[in-house]
Amino acid sequence: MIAKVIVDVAVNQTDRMFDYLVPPEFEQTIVPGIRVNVPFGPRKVQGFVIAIAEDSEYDSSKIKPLAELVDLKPPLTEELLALSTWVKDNTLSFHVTVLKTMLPAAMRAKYDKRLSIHESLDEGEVPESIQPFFPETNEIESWEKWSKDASELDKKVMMTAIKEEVVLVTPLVKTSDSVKKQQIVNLMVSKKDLEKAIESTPSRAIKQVKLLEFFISHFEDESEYTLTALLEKADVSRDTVQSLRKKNLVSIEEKAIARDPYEGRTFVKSEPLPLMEEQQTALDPILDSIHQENHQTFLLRGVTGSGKTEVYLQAIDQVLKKGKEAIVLVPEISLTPQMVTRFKERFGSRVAVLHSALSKGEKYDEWQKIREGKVDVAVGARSAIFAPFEKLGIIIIDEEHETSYKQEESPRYHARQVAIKRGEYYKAPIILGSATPSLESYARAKKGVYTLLTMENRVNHVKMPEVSIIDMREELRSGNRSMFSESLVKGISDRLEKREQTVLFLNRRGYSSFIMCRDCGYVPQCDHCDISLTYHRTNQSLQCHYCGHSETIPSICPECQSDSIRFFGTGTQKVEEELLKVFPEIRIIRMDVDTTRRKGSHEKLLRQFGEGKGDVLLGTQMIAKGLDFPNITLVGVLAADSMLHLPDFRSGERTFQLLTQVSGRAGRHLKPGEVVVQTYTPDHYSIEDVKSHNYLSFFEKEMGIRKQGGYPPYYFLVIIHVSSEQLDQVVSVTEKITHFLQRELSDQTFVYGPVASTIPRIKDRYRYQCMIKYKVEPKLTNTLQEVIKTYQSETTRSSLAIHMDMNPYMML
DNA sequence: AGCACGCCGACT
DNA sequence: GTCGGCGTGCTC
Repeated sequence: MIAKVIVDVAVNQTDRMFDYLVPPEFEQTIVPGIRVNVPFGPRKVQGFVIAIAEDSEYDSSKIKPLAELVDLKPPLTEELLALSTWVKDNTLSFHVTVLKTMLPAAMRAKYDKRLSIHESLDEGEVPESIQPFFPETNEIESWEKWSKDASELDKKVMMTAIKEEVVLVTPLVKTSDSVKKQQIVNLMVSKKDLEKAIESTPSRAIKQVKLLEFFISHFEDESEYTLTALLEKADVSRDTVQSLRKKNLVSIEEKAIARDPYEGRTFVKSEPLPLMEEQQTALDPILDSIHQENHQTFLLRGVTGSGKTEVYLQAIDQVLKKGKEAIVLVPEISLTPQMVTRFKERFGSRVAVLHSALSKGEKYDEWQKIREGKVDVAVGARSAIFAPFEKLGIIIIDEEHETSYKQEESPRYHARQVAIKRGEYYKAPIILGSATPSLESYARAKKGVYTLLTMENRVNHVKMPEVSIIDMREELRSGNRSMFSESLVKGISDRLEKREQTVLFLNRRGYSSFIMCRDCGYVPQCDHCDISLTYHRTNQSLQCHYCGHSETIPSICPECQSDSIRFFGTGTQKVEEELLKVFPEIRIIRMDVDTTRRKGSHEKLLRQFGEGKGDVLLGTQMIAKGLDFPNITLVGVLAADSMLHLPDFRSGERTFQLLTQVSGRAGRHLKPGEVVVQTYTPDHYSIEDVKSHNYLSFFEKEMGIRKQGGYPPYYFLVIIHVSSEQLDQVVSVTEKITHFLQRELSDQTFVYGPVASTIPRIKDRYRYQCMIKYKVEPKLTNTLQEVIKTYQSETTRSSLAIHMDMNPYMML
């Protein structure tokens, strides 16, 4: 029996199946999806069994048997296995990379080596030089650990000993199973035997006697203790228990226990809420699709506050009643306790939550609950799309326009695409929900590829907030040089009086803080990347945003020796200072990367604000979503156009989405909301249409721009990134690739480039790119694969790297 | 990726 | 004369 294995070596040359002989003792257990450890050349690696075959095409004398099974049950289902192939083909990734991203981080293999003194050597024969390395045993269990705090000299000595075969190296593959384990102590003998044991225990072993007496006096109560509990109850030390174990009176075994990240929290069960007519109209076709088991993709466009979540909840409820399962994707940033609570309250312990604030181990446990069928709803960020359910009945993607659904590293998959693929397999509906759908999705809905569902009104007829656009040029002209417009100041003071709350949103992109010489205009740059250094106030340093390089702030300009080198840019700290100047008494809660770095501080700050401990919540992107407090009646956007001028064709779309999202934070309940948007380009449609809450108008205008520029959704894009330490190599390779693509691809396809990337150098690597625009291109995948193959040897031998991004979201 | 095999310069 | 540099090629 032969196992076809994808080995955990993510390079071109090994990105295919390798055949291994299945030893007879594994034949019963082995199935596709199981992980195995296999000999691979001189070392041992982990791999995924993709298929089982009777025999192999490969030279049978060269086929090695696989070493061991890592799993008894496959962590990946047949469906996910098939999906992995589809994802790798559609993202041009290595197969293992995809397989590994389908598993929780805790299940990824770790490689280490064990060192041991060669068995044939007698004690006297061990060279003195290495004796201190092996003080107790003849083994060093982990090379990794040992070499970490060994001196360079020690390492050299060890290497020599390895070479002389005095020390033997055994490669190890560990699945860092971060399963939380509990030591369980079991009594192995009868009461009588315990009494006998006391007699035979030397009287100086007081502790052992004490423990034995404890066991006797509690014999009827329990025969099994967790080690920690036992140590406490019997008041003995770990060693004492070990002594009894050596005498075979007790056994100690490790037992995996599941953590519950929400342990101790109680959730009040919630009942389905009565639906508004619009909600019901949206829900009905979804329910039909669930009952008829016909896969369909719905695009649910519902304005902020229209009650999309309730529609999701009731659709899921129906799915669960049919004995099926549901995946709900939420952007990481809005995976807040508020959101999780709503699902927990409705579905209780049947919900698993996967998000980045959980520890590796906690994520693993949540994942296991899904795999073992203990839950039937998974709520999580992007990677939760790979939740190993086997009876999927629905997939919901909330805020479907969010760019975080596209993974920015290999495999560069988009969760929406994967969702639809899984939906097809399970004949299950997909719901894409958003107040501001991506142009791609809305265009597909208009074409009838997706089914469009619309909710134009807020629940309970709450009015949409009043949005005023403030022209900051006008403010300047009338003599206001501060960063707050007159209306905003008036708005804030008004809220202070009424004891209502304000949210101030500063979009920091394009506004990074930097240092500039006022005399000659010199801006300190990173030595390794072509980018300005960012000013960090906390440790008074200049840091590179891309490579982490850090230097001190110069007191005089290195170019012109002038001393008027100053800090520029607008950060939340600056806004806070300015705001305090206007309102000395105001209580500000600031949320940005600096104040939310510590785990849980994000939630803490939000809770404080919710409890009314602040008048103003000031923050960046992270406050745009999920925030739902009844007392917020004013939202101020300080610089609405800061992202509008980024070199990205989606900048208009992002601006509209973000502004709409932020505006949606105001007046969600009884009190009416007001939004003040400050901008230097008040006439831009991305800003104007926010005022009128008119998605359709924005959509039409933006579509026009896309059509004109030949951008999605009219064309598909591929970006090929080429980087190397040698500039000449990058340029020539990118040029050759561009020409090759121009030659190979059809006439209706456009190939642009080569051009230097927006950041032409990062970490001393030069970066170039070329871009493909196409509508239909059957040869695309093959041609791109050919490019990878052509440069295969060059990428392994030199520093050259080629990355391909299908349907990119980041144009940088 | 690792790791071994294999062919040319500075050292015991 | 050997040790060791890293170029080349393979892993079932």
